[in-house]
Amino acid sequence: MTGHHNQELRARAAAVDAALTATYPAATCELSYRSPYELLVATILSAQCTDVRVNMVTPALFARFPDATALAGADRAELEELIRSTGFFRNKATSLLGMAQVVVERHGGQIPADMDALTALPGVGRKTANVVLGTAWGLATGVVVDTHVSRLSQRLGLTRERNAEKIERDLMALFPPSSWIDLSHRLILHGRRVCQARKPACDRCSLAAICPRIGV
DNA sequence: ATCCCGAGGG
DNA sequence: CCCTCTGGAT
Repeated sequence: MTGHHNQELRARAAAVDAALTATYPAATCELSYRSPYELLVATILSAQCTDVRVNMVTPALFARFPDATALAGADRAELEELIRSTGFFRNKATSLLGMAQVVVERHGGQIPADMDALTALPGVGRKTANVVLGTAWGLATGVVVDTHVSRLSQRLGLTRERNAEKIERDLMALFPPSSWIDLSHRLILHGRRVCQARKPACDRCSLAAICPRIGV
């Protein structure tokens, strides 16, 4: 599978990486957190919710439940009320309680720093695990494929897949591991600021010259 | 009406 | 593969 098409894709990937790096030299996670525990909780809450909204509820949440041990013993109704405005609050409360209980039972109350242990936690999939491993520990285990990364990867012609794990495999094959963490943050930032789902601002997009405008 | 840093279940 | 879960913003 190293034909002409593959070379073209790699060249496209390198151009995307260069343009994003020039546009967002210091892109980083915009969820507020002070520890791996807080980042994991914030990331679980970020499903189908803006990070601005997540950052509105986490100060009170972390004050009330400062670590996994405290969260494991939380009253469900109180927890649901604290996170209600982030949406999917029943599912998220179930995930947070289950996650915290497993962290206490199997990891001594500390958030584990490896992919298998993280994805074994209730409510934690590859996207969330990649965020925590990459942002909290600088471990390049993969590319964070959320709604923005999915959309931009398709529009930029980096993948034709729809499934998040298949998209991640394509991106991992196209970009060097050393670029995965920053690339994730930059794609997400560009998706929020410029390449929005409904009305992409192609007129002020720094990637317009290399974008095939798939789906636009 | 559509989208937001998804995951679990059928 | 599909569906469901949810509130808030646009």
